[in-house]
Amino acid sequence: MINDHEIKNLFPLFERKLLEEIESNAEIIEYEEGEDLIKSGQNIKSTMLIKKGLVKIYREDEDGNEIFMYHLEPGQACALSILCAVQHKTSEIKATAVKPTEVYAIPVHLVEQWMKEYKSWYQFILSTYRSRFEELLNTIDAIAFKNMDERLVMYLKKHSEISNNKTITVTHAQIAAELTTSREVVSRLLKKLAERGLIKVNRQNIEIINLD
Amino acid sequence: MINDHEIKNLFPLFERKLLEEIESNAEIIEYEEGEDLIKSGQNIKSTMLIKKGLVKIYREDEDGNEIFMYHLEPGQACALSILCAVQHKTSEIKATAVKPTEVYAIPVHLVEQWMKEYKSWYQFILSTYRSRFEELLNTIDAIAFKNMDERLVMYLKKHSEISNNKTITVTHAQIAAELTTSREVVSRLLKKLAERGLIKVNRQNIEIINLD
DNA sequence: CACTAACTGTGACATATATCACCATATTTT
DNA sequence: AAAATATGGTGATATATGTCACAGTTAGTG
Repeated sequence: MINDHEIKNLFPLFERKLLEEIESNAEIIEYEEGEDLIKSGQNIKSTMLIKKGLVKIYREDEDGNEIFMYHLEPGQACALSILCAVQHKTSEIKATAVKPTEVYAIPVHLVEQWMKEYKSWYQFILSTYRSRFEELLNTIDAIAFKNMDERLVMYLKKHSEISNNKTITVTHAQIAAELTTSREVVSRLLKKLAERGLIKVNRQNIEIINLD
Repeated sequence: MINDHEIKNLFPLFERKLLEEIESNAEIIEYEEGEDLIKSGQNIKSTMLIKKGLVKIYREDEDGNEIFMYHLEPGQACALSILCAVQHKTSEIKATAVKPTEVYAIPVHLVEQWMKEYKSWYQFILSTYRSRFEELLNTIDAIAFKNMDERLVMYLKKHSEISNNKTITVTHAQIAAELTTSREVVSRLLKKLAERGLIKVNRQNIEIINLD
């Protein structure tokens, strides 16, 4: 087992034995681009480790408004799925695959059990909590203290960085939904950025010239 | 040792041995009403368990704006202080005692060590992360999806509940700072609530009639 | 190729909140 | 008691964002 070493590269800090446990106990689930890993209000019974692809995490309210919180990349775990799974509670969270994605789904009881058995697992879970905590604080900063133009620039930077691409493929309406504003506002702010020569706005995508 | 049993009541789930460890290793620090346990940008070298009193946690930005996030009561721990301490990072967090407060300050290395040695400690730390996570999500909901009038009502309810008192002693300016708005806005919204008979506005305090 | 749906641009207007100016009271200090 | 300070009330106005209406443009489909 563990012949392809893929999992070893994803989680370099895990003990060999833990990697084997994952391989033999985790179910691998595949999601298409645009498919939801977690829907708002759904009961979660396992924790997801991202194997491949890219996932975006949103908070949703009752009226269907959503706000983008952060990305999950290969080698990361969904803190919310741990949180919800362990507490057996639903949470108003949405996780959407933005690329074709594969995850290791770990049953809750193993998440708990491994905490005691594997030091590297417990460190991984804690560091997951820590980093997601930081992301949430950044989200709060943005919506509490920043104007929409600043938040838009942050959005563009972040998405360019994470997809490793100067060109972001997204519609104005999508950006608006994720920043909880309206399409018109996004279009106008994008236009202003374009007028200042910082970006180039095309149909379905935005090219970043210089946002530093 | 552990003769007064105070600590046992605060942390009923901790093993006897862990309680003894806390008693012999934790420094007890007292704070006056209004004093800061953590100032923004400060380096944190220990984790705080609340022994007595009441603490409010704020997020601050560079310009001195602050937003209230949540309360800490006796028997709870500051998740941020764990997070920051372990990572040896500063964080733009403010923790202020709103009543005379006493805390157990636990050196970081013990926080880490006890995680391995005491099951109840590790469960406590995890549940601290979980509950603070939920609080942050609620904060995000409020500022992303709610108008100021709704947020004001939430603020009043929460503060009444946590102080177990229908009358909240606070100035309009204070509320404004914690909700990141202006005093005038708070005064006007309070007036509207008073006109609807839901609260009574006095100088320095607000009496809740019925906000359900 | 025509038709439809999705995406984008833009003016006009509505609304919530922020800011300013100033006054009125209440409380504390001298 | 007088003065200084903290707190609260209110109108006028500014600004950012939200909403509506509608038109133009592109991509995909039959």
